[in-house]
Amino acid sequence: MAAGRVPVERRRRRPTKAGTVLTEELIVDCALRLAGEHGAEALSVRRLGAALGCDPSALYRYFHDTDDLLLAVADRIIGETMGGFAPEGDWLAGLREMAHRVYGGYSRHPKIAALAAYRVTRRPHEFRAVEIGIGLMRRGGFDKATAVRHYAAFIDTVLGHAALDAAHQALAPERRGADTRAWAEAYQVLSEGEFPQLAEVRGELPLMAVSSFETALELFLSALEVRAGQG
Amino acid sequence: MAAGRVPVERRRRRPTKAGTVLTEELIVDCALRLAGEHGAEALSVRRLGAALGCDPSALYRYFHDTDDLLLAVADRIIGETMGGFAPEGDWLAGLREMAHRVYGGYSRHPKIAALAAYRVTRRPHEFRAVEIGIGLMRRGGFDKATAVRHYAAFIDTVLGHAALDAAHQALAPERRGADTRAWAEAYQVLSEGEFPQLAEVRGELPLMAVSSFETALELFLSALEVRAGQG
DNA sequence: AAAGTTGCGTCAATGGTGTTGACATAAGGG
DNA sequence: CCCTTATGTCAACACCATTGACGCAACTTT
Repeated sequence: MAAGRVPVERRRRRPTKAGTVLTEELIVDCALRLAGEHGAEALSVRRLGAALGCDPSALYRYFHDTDDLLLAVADRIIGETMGGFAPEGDWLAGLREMAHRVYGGYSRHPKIAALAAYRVTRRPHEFRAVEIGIGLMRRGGFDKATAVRHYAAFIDTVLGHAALDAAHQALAPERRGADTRAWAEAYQVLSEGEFPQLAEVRGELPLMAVSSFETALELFLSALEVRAGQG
Repeated sequence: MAAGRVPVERRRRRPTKAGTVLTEELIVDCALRLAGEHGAEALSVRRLGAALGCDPSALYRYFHDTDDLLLAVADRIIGETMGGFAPEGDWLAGLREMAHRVYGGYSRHPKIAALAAYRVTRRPHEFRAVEIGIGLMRRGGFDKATAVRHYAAFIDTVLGHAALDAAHQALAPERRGADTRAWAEAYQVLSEGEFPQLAEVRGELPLMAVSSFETALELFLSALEVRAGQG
């Protein structure tokens, strides 16, 4: 089977037993929907097959394996979040919006973000996103190498936070709850003698449970601003 | 069984069929070693049981489930990386070293980092790490709430990069290779008309394949430095 | 020292997962 | 209208986490 899968051009369009006609696009759609509706556990070949009304193994005619499918889904998300984004004004404002778009896009699909945020989809939507991001850095006055390094630091910071928050979001409810409550419970009862700093900021510790993305982003952007035009 | 697991005090020390005497600590040790030696696939109850010379289900006497075990392993890693760390001098230098320790610790155990970097272990070693980190922020002259928010942004940035790089490291070799090569291959042949920015920095794009952790960390720390003593 | 309790290691089973090779059938080209 | 073959289906394999029943042996009690 391995050799025969994923032909470039598809001509035979045989409907499945349930009547649907499979498409690469339809499968990605369904995967995205499935991962959204049902929780973290929903994305499996078998469930996907059931949702599409086809045998699970039919998917292997469209994707080499689940990793291949995952990258296709991730690229779709990138496409959706970056759709119509063509920054014109201030480069910093452009980076800020790009960061929010990427972070927001992955937040809307936490399960997939947790699996794919660190991947290179090497597909069209990602190409366009990198093109835009590097363009913004160049507009900030950085030379080629610096622009690329700063873009890498920028997008990895955004993706890192997105991955962290998404992974937390995608956690099974009881586990997510336990992790969140830790700051308001376990950390509140630590001995003052052994943990003086924690005791002193005890009242503010619940802040640890909310995303630090915004704070980190603004700190990062301010550092970029300081360096604008230098190297 | 669920009710009978994980008693607070263990008294009966029955050796397994293979002769080893199980301990919570021994299991965590073995898990850490196993995840290190063999690749990404090694961490399963069955393999762990085989490595320990006991039935897989015996582990459920020591940990509620694999998540519980994972958190114990993660806390062990935190303990190892933060061992003997008691920053004295410059608070920024302290944060820099802490960042390197955490990042380095997770880099040495990519498989576990990828699974646990975003978790709250709510265990002793983590308590100590947060105590130290918040203390450093206070030394920077930030008030309670700002110190906590900045610490959250700091540690999430470090953990985000650690998770990203670890997840990439933990990828199956052929997938990691494909992701890495993308910058030297797929991104090199994009049409100049459609992707002018990428075409211009083409020679520097392989930089995207190396970790941006250092760059991001220095940018972040410089932003903190600028704000020292304010709020 | 013998008896009683029970911690905990073992066994077997359940229901999940990705993936593959063999097979059959209908779609579309000639 | 037939032939080729793309592609959907089926059955099977090897793995996974988890659990209930069981019984041995190690401690506690007498």
